[in-house]
Amino acid sequence: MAQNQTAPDATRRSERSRRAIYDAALALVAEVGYPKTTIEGIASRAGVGKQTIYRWWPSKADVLLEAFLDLSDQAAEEAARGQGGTAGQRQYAIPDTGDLAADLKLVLRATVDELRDPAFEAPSRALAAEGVVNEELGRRFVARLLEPQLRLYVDRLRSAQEAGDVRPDIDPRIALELFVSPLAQRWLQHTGPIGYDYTDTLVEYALYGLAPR
Amino acid sequence: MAQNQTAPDATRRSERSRRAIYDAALALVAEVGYPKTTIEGIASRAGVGKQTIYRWWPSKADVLLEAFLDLSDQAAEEAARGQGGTAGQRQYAIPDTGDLAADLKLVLRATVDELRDPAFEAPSRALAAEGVVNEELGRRFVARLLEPQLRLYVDRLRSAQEAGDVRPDIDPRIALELFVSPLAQRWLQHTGPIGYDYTDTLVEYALYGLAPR
Amino acid sequence: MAQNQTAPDATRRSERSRRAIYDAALALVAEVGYPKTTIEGIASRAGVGKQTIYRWWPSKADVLLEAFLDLSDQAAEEAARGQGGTAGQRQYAIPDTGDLAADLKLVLRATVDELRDPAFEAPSRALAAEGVVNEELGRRFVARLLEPQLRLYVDRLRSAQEAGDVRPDIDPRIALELFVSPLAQRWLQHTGPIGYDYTDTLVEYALYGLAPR
Amino acid sequence: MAQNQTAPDATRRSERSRRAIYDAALALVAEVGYPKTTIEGIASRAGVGKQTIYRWWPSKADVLLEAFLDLSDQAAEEAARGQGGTAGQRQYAIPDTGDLAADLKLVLRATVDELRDPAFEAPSRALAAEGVVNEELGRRFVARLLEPQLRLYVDRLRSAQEAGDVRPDIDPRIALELFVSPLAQRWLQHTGPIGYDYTDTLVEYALYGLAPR
DNA sequence: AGCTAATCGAGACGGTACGTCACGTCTTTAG
DNA sequence: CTAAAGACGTGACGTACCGTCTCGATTAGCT
Repeated sequence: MAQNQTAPDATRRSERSRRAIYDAALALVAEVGYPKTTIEGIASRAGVGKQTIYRWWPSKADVLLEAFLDLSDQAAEEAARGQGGTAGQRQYAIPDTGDLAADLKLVLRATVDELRDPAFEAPSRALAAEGVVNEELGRRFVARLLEPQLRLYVDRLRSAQEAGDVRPDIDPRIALELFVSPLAQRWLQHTGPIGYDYTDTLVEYALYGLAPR
Repeated sequence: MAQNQTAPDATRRSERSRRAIYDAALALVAEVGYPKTTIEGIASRAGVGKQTIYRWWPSKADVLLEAFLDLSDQAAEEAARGQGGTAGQRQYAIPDTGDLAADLKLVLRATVDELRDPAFEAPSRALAAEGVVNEELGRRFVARLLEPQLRLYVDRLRSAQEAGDVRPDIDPRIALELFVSPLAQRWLQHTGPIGYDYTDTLVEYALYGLAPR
Repeated sequence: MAQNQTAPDATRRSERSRRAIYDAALALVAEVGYPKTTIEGIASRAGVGKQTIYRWWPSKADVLLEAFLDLSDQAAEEAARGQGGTAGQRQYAIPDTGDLAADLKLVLRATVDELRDPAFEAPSRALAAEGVVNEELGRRFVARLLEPQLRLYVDRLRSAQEAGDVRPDIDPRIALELFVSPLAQRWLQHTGPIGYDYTDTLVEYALYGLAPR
Repeated sequence: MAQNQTAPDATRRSERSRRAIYDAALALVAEVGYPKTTIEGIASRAGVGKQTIYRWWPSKADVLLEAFLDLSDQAAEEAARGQGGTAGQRQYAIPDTGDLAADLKLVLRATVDELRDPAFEAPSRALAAEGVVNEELGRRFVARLLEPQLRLYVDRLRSAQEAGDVRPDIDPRIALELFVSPLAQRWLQHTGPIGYDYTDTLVEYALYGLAPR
């Protein structure tokens, strides 16, 4: 995918270096933060020449994005193995017990846990920040990481519409933002504390509205 | 106010330089983007020594934050002069016509316009991005710029509660996020298009809920 | 003497500051060396504003030159008081016992001692070095410090000529260099060790020549 | 050879850059003087990154010392080629015609010419001045440039001793200073004019002594 | 199985910006 | 009017990384 002018031969690429670069990049971002993570630092930590990085990635952000995607895939695969799910698919589905509110609260609580996992925090914040300012990378970040997750909410909401638990004229892609975006913003911008009661409240407000019924 | 180790004498500070630095910082961020905006660039554009910047601000982000706050204050003052309002207060209130939905839609449409104003876009994106990764600066950004605006929604929602248009058990600080955060996230993360119909929809969904009434 | 464009009024000059500046300059040169001695450092150590230095001296080298002259004058005055000599005259004469070789050896041994005095070493090296590269200052250094001393040798040699101990066709100003310059060069350029036996040897060689008699 | 803390690989060193740096350094010292010659100036004039200088030399003085040594080597090699002498040896010998006085006068006259050559004057003054104040560099300057030349005088004087033209108890290393150091001091410290008659006089005085024979 | 061409680790290179230091000028307040 | 204090524009310092480049030494795919 990412290829520079003289198209290196991907078949001869060193898998060992790629892994070492991912590990070094994630470790450095976690340890010293994104801005102090440098290509030279990644290279020396990975025991790799700088050119090996420049050959395969156009920028620091791209290295980190791929490293993070790789990490997510691994995590998903492990989770899948634990659940007996099919490997290769990042995520499966939001549970559908028939109780929409309960199902959403459950998933959002899991999201809260993930957002607090320090292994994910540093790189995902770094990528999110880069995406705010670098639209091209931002879109890739969203397409590869965010949207796949949001699609699960769309699916669950559609199923709820079929079950008559959500108004049929509602656009699920917008609807999900009522409870997902507030959490996202509090996390991204430190505009407020994040907790289970908070996400539970969001689900309540979103489902039943602010106006008296 | 902002004083570093050896406390420069703020009374001797050059107002001329401060203004020139603000102008240069905002112009450069708009022209070449935040990462390519350098302290040296700001200094040379402002016709100022680098040390004059380092004397008064600890980092590029802080320069830009103050420059942006200053810009906002100026804009507010102008708006106030136009309206005959009191200077010094950034904003006054969300209109209260009695029709909560209409009032919120109006304000959100104005926010959409502001988010699209190129003079505001570059610096506010840059600051938001920096705030994602730099919690300390993020909190200042939120406290000085975001919260004052959100407080207006709290006020309007409380008034709506008194009028019986919003359930009394609702927490307004959380409620406002149902329509504000989705817009913020779409803008920040490029997760979707921004438009009047979108914000109108958000208000509808938030007020009347996703579940059938 | 040294006056800049708008001729400050020397009658109102602060004697206290002048002394403090001399002391600070000499102390700093001795402690950190000439290149790391800065005008700002002298000013702050002397408890004096920078402008007070710039008002009265054109450069760091000039400050040091005057400071050093002042120091020499003081030392000379003390020595004179000790000897019952007349104050105000920097030096008096080389002894004239009738034995030219002995007299010269004695004075050169005293010079060796002076060259090794750490209080004189740092500033005089600094001034000499500056003078090598800065002809104008070099000439002043020579005129004010070196030549007065050399004149004493001229006098003693002339007296020796009258006594028939030195050939009458010899130019004393050049003759003195035969024993003074080797010592000077060894000290300045570290081209060899300096000691009593060395200067004694120089006197012998110079008086009686290298060729067999 | 010269290696700092993290020892750059000298085999990968760019010869082109080294030469360009020497040329730029010598040119700048000649044009604007040593104190106004800056590392940045040398780098930009040589079309070289600053780091390339800092990688190989610890200071401005060291750059200039090597540049000057290189220049001397080149000059010597050219002279050798012209004379059919052996390359690699900077100088060969003081002529030995049997007339010591004449031989010394000849060489000293050549030295006078060299001291007046503007191409040599600026850098050698700068290095000498630096050496006065920086003992470590001074010693290197002397060892690499001065001593090799002085050794030639030692050789010639020893040969004169064998021929009976110089007293056998004379130390040649000290003897040579009688005529070399006065010239050096006049040049270094501007203590007097330099000319052929002056050096001729020095040789006469030194050989036959100041005292009547 | 050996050849050969690409990738690899390494790091020197020309650059740009960093944050600091000192320069010499200028302005302010106190005596 | 001088002095202490120190902010200012300027410019060099020495360092850190950038992205490009060149150098043997593997190393993997083709003959």
